Amino acid sequence: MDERYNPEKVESKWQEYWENNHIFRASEDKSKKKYYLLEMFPYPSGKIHMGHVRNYTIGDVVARYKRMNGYNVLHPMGWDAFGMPAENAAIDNKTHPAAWTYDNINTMRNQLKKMGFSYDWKREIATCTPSYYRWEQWLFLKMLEKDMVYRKESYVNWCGHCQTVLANEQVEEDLCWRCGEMVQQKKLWQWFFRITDYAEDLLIHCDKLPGWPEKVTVMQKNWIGKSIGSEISFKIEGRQNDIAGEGCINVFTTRPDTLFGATFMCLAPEHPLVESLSRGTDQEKAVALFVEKISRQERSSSAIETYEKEGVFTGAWCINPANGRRMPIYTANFALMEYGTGAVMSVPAHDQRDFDFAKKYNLDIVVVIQPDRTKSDTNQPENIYFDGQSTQGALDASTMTQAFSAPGILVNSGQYNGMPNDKAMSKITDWLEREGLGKKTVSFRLRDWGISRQRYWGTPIPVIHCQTCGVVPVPESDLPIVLPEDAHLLENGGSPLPTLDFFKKTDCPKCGRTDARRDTDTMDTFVESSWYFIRYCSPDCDNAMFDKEAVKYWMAVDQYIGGVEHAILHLLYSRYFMRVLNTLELIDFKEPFTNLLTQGMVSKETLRCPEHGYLFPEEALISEGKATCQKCGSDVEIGRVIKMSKSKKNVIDPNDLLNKYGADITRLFCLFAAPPEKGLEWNDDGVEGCYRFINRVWRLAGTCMEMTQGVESYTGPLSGLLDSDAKKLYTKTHQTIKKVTDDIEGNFHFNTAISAVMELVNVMYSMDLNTDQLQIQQISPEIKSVVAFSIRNIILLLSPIVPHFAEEVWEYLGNLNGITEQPWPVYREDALLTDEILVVVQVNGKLRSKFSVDAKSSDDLIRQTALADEMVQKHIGDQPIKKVIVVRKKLVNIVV
RNA sequence: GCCUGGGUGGCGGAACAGGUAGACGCAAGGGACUUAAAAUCCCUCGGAGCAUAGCUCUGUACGAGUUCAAUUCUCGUCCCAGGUACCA
Repeated sequence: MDERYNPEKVESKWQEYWENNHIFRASEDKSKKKYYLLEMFPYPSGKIHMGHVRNYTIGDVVARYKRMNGYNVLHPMGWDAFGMPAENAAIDNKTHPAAWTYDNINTMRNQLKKMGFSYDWKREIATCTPSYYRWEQWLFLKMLEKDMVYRKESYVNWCGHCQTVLANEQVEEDLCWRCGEMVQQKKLWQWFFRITDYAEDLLIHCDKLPGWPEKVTVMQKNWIGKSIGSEISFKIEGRQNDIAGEGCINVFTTRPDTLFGATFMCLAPEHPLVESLSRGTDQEKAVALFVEKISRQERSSSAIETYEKEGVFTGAWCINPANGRRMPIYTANFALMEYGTGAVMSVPAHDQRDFDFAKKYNLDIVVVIQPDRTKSDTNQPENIYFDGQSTQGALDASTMTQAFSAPGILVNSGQYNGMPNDKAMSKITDWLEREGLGKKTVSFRLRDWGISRQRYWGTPIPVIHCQTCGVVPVPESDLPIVLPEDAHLLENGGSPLPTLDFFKKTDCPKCGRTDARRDTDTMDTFVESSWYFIRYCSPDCDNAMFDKEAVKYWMAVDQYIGGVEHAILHLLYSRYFMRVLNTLELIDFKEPFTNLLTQGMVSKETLRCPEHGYLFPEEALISEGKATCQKCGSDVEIGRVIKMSKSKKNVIDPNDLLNKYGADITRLFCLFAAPPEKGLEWNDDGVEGCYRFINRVWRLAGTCMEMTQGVESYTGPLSGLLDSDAKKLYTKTHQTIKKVTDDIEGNFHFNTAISAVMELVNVMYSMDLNTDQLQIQQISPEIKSVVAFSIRNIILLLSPIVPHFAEEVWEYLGNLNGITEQPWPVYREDALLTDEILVVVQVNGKLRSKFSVDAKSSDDLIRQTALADEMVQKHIGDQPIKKVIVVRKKLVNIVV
């Protein structure tokens, strides 16, 4: 045995062993319980970074742990290979997205292999291969057949200078990231998946995912955003009611109880009525200018929500159906065309946004709900709605300083006066329904999924546009529509597909017209990642999207592990896709992931040079909180600490660690640093400690091997041992087995599992074990057999975490079969308990003393011992004892 | 802005279900071994105070509250991160 653990030698040895013996190949075996373990596949951005290493290490430990627990484990890996960065890299480096992508895949595959992950590499997939995306195209056609896809006009970010569409990420403060030109909004015809058809189902099942973190299902629920309310029609003044719906404005509101307080109306700037309402009024120009201004603004919800609320009077009025009040119609930037009906009835007295808007534009405020003073609302701080002048404690529109949105009693509401608002809600809706002015409706915040991308590096959308036949699906027999690889990315970032006649020009499959045009848009890359996990079950299946039997055996994914940043989009889209496949009767389940672990982000500060833009950490010199650029010497701006990403270059390449310490220590360190769900600001200061620990175990194994030669390890009951040291070590070992098992089973807290093993190792070191032959002879056979048991279990417990190291030590200890094939250790209940327990004593809640007692002591004895304690007596003094609380076998609190 | 998390020593973190705050490790300081260094081993290590073998006070972002007892529960505030529909 070498003096130290030598990763270079040992790790390649075992990696070869696993590969040559196909240890991690998975196949359907109905006699065994299956376990599908999946980590989110990476985008091949260049090299793996610490976020990947952390994610995949966590997954690998679980995979190996489950294997040791007797499961038939499927643990695949692949590449989310389409996407925008390949295009940007192609432009920057004058290469081809495909070449860049495949290069990266090769690099990253090698890196992953060096980490010793237990993947079944035979199942590797890359989504940019026609053999993969042809089934995505096939599914698109199926969905088109069933009207699950449709086309509509929608906006994209457009740079007039670059003549190209920009992703939200490419828009920086309303400007194009390439040329700095002001970004416009442009309307295009685009494809949408009808995910909203499944809104209710996706929502309901959020509560039927017990294996998901609650925070994720809560986020999804809020994202879907179901709200129950009413749709109400407001007549437009001076228009006939019956002009094809043009005579009314329909609003969606969750507060029909406040209808009598609606004093103005707000329409989304894109609302079809805005233009016609203002036409011919003196507001026409102002409205046109406003609409134009808004159309230039970014459309992401984070941008929209942070713009100052503003609007313009359209010059037209509508009538409140409840009280006949004339209400000015505004168009306002906070009314969203995508939500509800694109129109909002504004009730300034009871909605804060409306209140602010009314104050800004001097619009009427009418109070229609008064707080119910008979109920003491303890949650409301006193008087926040009152300015002190209204002595009756009633809201007064002229003096109120914020909207009142809490429950209360209706006023100024005709026949509904005096009614509690929750009751009024349904009463008013009933009345509207009877009058034909409204109805109860449900609205969702979730929008249909726009999948068209005006990009090159993606899955071509398999439809043809014909002047005679319109949109014609590509016949199934023509699939795949292969993305032409002899294309050059345009300097401006635009897609070359529309310029490639050989791709674009085609015959209409329906009427044969020779001037038909292929759709040159590609699909959102989230589409590929919405079903890759099902493809892994039968990656080579070439006559169907997947092999039904294989899918039946492996799906659903038992444990999915990935970054919390995917909590909404990717995970929701995947759930949606399974519903689509279910509806198409291709699968018989709806939920893809039974258990989910969302890993916290690995983050690091960004570095930005005024000359060279974002810098990699190694491109800057940092000292004393200041950074300078290695290339030009400029002062570098040290930015916020954010998740590692290639585009911001705040990535740590694990290669340095890997070269210096090897895979196992890198793995150990990643796990030891923090529990998986927690974010991690990168810092490799602790790695030395992991290195030391591994070598401590290495030396310990050597010592134990020499002193326990020919000794059977003890596995019997605790009562079979006499020596107190042997007993202690035996108990500690069983406690450690339990702790490590519970930490992995419970919530994957490997950091505390590792700590527990460290404690056990420390105990063994403190036992003065050694290799001196004379002294070995003096050590009792009992201790030797427990030591043999302990070291064996230490290696087993560590084996999923540091598998190369464990294999090597395992072999050294004289075992013939690889440790990956060993069963996970089991602890003995009878060996967990110690004879003595520690009781702490508090006086008035403050710790004053502690003592050990026999574990079998009664509460009463513990109470007496505590009261008799010298320190305790001192603190009680002559004060009378009010109460003594005894927490069983743990604590006594004496209240005086 | 909105939704979801998080905030504990110099640092990463621990604390089962309200019951000893700081396990385990890093860094730092001191010591042993060594010609020396590395490696290894041992000790100290939240802050403050004092009559300093020890004891007392204080301390889990901040401010209130519930409780015999709060890092843990409730309310409010601040800060940080993730998502916000074309980054993946």
